[in-house]
Amino acid sequence: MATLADVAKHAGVSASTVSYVLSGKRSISEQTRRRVEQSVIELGYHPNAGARALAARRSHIVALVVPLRADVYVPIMMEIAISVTMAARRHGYDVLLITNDEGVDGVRRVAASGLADGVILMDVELDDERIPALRAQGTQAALIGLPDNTAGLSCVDHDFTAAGALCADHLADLGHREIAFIGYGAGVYHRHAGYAERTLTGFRTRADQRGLRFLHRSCEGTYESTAGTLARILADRPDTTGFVVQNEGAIGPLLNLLRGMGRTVPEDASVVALCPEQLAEQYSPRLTAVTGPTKQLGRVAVEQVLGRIAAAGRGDRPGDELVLLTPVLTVRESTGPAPR
Amino acid sequence: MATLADVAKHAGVSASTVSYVLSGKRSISEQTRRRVEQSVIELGYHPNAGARALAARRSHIVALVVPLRADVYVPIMMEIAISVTMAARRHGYDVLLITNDEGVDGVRRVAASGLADGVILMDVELDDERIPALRAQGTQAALIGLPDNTAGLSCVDHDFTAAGALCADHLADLGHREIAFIGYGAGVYHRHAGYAERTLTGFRTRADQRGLRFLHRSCEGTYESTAGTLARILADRPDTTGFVVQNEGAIGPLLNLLRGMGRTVPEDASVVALCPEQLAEQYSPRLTAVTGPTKQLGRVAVEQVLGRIAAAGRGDRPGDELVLLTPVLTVRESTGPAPR
DNA sequence: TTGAAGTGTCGAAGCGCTTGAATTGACGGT
DNA sequence: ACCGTCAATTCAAGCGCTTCGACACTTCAA
Repeated sequence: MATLADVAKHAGVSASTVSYVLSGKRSISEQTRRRVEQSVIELGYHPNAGARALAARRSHIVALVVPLRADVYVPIMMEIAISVTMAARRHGYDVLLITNDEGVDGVRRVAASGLADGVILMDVELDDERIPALRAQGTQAALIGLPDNTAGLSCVDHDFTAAGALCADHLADLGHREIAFIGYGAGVYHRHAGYAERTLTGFRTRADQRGLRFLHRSCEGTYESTAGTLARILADRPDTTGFVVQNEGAIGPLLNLLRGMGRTVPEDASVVALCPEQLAEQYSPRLTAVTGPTKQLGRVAVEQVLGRIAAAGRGDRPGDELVLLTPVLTVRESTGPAPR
Repeated sequence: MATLADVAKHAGVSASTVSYVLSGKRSISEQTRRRVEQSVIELGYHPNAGARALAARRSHIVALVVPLRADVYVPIMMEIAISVTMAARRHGYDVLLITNDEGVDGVRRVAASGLADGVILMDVELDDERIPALRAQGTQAALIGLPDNTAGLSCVDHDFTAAGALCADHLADLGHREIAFIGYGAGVYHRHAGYAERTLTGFRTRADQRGLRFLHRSCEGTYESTAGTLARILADRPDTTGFVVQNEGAIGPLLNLLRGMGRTVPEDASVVALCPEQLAEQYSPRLTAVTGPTKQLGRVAVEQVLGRIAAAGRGDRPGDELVLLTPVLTVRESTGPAPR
């Protein structure tokens, strides 16, 4: 395996010159640069990652901590993981996968050993136990999700409040007046996953502004649970014509149940889902849905950590940053004008 | 950040002694070991990954190459990725995520730079272009999936042939005589993904042995495509009572369509799916399904690469290894005795 | 009593790269 | 002719760890 020294010899220059050609940190004459680049190619040289990390005190790796919980829609996690990886590559970084069963120690280990220059945390909870650890260690990080205290942190998340509001607006625009909001099961709210509450708040606020009557019911996402929830909703508010479904698991059952009781979507009832496009397209009828730009989540998180790493490298104190990505409502076949 | 030297000073021993305590590569007196371990804890010492990799010529990282294709069921990929990561950790290894858009170069890069000691390839195709690259570079690898030529390679995959046979046996046991096999769209077969063919072969062989009449029809997995496929099946073989569904995308549509035409599952028709448990549980009725042990796929792959890395480290030539994991058929609610 | 064979520890030489300081010319201004 | 300036290059000192060989000391068989 060729080393820097081999390249230097081959090109007839010193090792440091080769290093500078590769890093671009000092000016190099056109001639020398070309000779060196030629040698690099001829020898098939790849800088040794360990040596580079040791000398430069920078591994060019960020760690991505993925949750193991089953209640998150898995394809989305994968999409984030992939967008993180691709974004990182564009900046010359690689991504180390850390599962959350290592817990706080995983982050500590990877940061303290210099294996990773920074960390991206997915599925951050409101009072996430990993955050104090980050602060204590001075580890550079970007969080996907919003904790309650974001001071000194870089965070990115979907704007769930806006998502909730979009649902309310859409149904109001179509003339619906009685809406049911089918939320998550108690577990999700207990876990302090802020997104559930923020969506609800956004919806509630806008619904009030638009003069909608609505009902919020939590739902576990199973068939049975959805059946129960729907029954209670229709018992309490028989005139409900609009449904907002936050829990992806409840979508299929809800559609089946409505069909089963003879209510046609969208003629008799409109359904708006809060879910990835992929899912929305999968049902019949295809669902009008509010979707956040998942790939950007990964991209922004990468830019945030790398920004912080660069700042810390310059000796600056990295500032906070809070990015909320605007969701989009796509009208498909599951919503229509309210029946009279 | 504490270094080896700091620990040595703190414990009153030489740096090499600390190193040997940590690696266990030479015998150390009980007393010294304890003093060193104490110092490690007190100083919060974490060995520097770069330095270790440089000196030992081993990064303790394996790269996992994940496909970007959308036609693979994503949660399974995630499950594999996670089981790989956890298995690797158990052996003191970390996992680097590589997306397949880097193609062959990604593998080359991480191996040549010493970033990773080995590579795990997911979604291997029959004549995968990455395999010659591995051979040329002498990169240690484990493949998840079966290429056509496995000489000198370590591979692990589900035993799809057995999976197909299980389906045939189950339906035959229940007395079904006319079976339809709903396969993948042409794209999957063209891509030379061996699993599609192996499953079909396993089914076909066993079906013949058991005296079943069957029909194989490919299907894209969309609602429309499934409707067309089903219509053709019932036109050709109106007495079909058993369905084997290989394409996960066709499951939901098939169930809906059967319901729509008044055929009750499992009274009028039995459906066996080839899919993850998670998916099988999600439908109503819950599906009798053949499922491979996904987590083991990751675990075995890790053991294979690490085994090869260790062998190469000892100077041995790592041998081939081919592991096929036995799938399991779980009876749920979608299959029953054939109607007379 | 002596040598051979362990045990436990240390010293020092790297591993392949980065980077601050030093060096060498070339050029332009005075 | 001289000096300061600047661009291009080289030197050399690490970065923090592993590991080979050496060394001192025990132990035990001959």
